[in-house]
Amino acid sequence: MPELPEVETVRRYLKSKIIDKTIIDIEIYYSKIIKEMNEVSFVTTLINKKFTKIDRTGKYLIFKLDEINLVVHLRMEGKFFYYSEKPGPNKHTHLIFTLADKENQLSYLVYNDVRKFGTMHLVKEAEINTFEPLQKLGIEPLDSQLTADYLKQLFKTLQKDIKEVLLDQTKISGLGNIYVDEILFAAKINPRTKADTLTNRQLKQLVKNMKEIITKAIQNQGTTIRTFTFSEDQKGHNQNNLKVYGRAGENCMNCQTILKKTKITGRGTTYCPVCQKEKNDNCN
DNA sequence: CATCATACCTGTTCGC
DNA sequence: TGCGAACAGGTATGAT
Repeated sequence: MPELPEVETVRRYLKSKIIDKTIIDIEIYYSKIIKEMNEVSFVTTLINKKFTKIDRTGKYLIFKLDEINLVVHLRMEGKFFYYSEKPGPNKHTHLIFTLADKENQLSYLVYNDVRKFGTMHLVKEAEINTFEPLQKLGIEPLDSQLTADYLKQLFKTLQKDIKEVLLDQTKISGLGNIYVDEILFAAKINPRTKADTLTNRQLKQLVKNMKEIITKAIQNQGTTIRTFTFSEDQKGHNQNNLKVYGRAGENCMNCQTILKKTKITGRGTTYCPVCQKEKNDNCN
């Protein structure tokens, strides 16, 4: 489900709720979420640890506790809910953390995940900088070092569709299917354009639109198309800004042409065949 | 190596 | 209305 803006929204929300609270109990209902570790050591490692900070890298949430990091990827449907009263678990509830604050007031951090794709890793503080899933991530879209020149270098040898390249987390981290379609539409770049053929003008436009769209989506607390919530009943409202994603068959907001949908490396891809026409496009 | 298909899961929507 | 197929904000893995 979530891309960078949604994960960042979750991070900011949870930060306001769980920092300085201590885990005093963990109930696990579906343990396959937890990687490289059995549930007993997961629980014993985390019990009596206090949340000190929450970071985000790409689409990963990194909960910092005393000398240990809980690294979480929400994948398609993972969600955290925070409650001050203990909720009854439903069929999609996989973990419940019971938290205590300084006054010993209890609260609950619940992990729900309909499709069970989400992952959790425990990583020691000393090893967090070499933890492979994080280490191999590419630059963040909002990093000031991400410029047209940077992309020029990055794309130089990539004879692949720009859509595929932008979705590759080892190149740029945090973009997903919604925002890639939106960014390519804004930059008027056909999703099948080979990355290494983009012109300087297109690269400049791409960088500008990427930063604008991601910044705005964070301000809007993410995009709720189907099921994204950053806690129970807390939805984003960036869906009102989408121009192509989910609008196949409707009119392009620029030129009124019917938006087309195709598939690129297995992912549904919506675009305007006129605004995003490939240069020298002789075929299909 | 690079690339592709398949796996991981469940729920919803679409087409006949 | 029913029923299977296709699809869904993602990524790791094994086969080719």
